[in-house]
Amino acid sequence: MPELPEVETLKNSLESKLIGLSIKNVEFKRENLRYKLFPDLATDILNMNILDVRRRAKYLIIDFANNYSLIVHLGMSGRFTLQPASYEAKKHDHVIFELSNGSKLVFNDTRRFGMIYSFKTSSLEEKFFNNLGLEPFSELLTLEYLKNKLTGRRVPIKNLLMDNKIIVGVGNIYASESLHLAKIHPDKLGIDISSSEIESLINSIRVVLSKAITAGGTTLKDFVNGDNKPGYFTQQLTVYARGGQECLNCSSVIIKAKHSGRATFYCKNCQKA
DNA sequence: ATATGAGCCTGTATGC
DNA sequence: TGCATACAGGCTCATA
Repeated sequence: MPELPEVETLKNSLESKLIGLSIKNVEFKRENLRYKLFPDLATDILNMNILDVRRRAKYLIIDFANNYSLIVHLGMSGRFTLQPASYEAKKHDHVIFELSNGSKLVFNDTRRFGMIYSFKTSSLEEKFFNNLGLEPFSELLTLEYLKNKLTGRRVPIKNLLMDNKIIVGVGNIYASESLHLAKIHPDKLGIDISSSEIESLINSIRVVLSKAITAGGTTLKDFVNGDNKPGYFTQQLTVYARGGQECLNCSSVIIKAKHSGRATFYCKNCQKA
């Protein structure tokens, strides 16, 4: 489900409500998600003040006063929501945190591609972030950087956009949306992308992601923020999930294609190969 | 090194 | 109705 705007939205919805609280109890409903090392998690972070809630790539991170952090990835179908004290566990609730104010923080993930774990804050970098590319809003994301990454790559730009070793946070929805805004055909190979197209692409990624964050993310099916609210960028999608409909720019028919098994949407009139 | 494909899971929608 | 297939916001690993 969640790409950068959804995780950012989740962060925004949780931070003011979590900072200053602590976790009184952890209930595990299942031992194995993508990483099956839960038991330590409880002892690491119990009764420690929450200092910060932040995002890196598509990871949500909660920092505790003892220099441990909870790191959460929502995979495709994950939800991480605040619930009242009276909340009763539902299907696919995997971990339930009881907070110091009585409310509950619930990790639910139908497909179980997500993960949740705790580590020393200082070890997150080498454990999870070492091989990640740049944040889309980083000043380091420049024409030179991206040009260097695309040089010699005989891979469709759509796949390269989704490559976390180059840029993080852009998933299947926002890859199609960014390419449409930049007027670049998704099949165009990295090696064939011009400098002006790269500049346009960087700008488009930032515009699309910013608007999506403002709208609270995109909800196709599963996504809700920490307050159980869906995202409204769905109504602003220009190509994604609009196969067969008219392009909002030029009225051509939106094409649905496939890259590495993932659906891609584009306008073959606006986006020249 | 780079490129492709399978696999991890469950739920839902579609077609026969 | 039943059953089989395809597909869904991600990521990692094994194979060419």
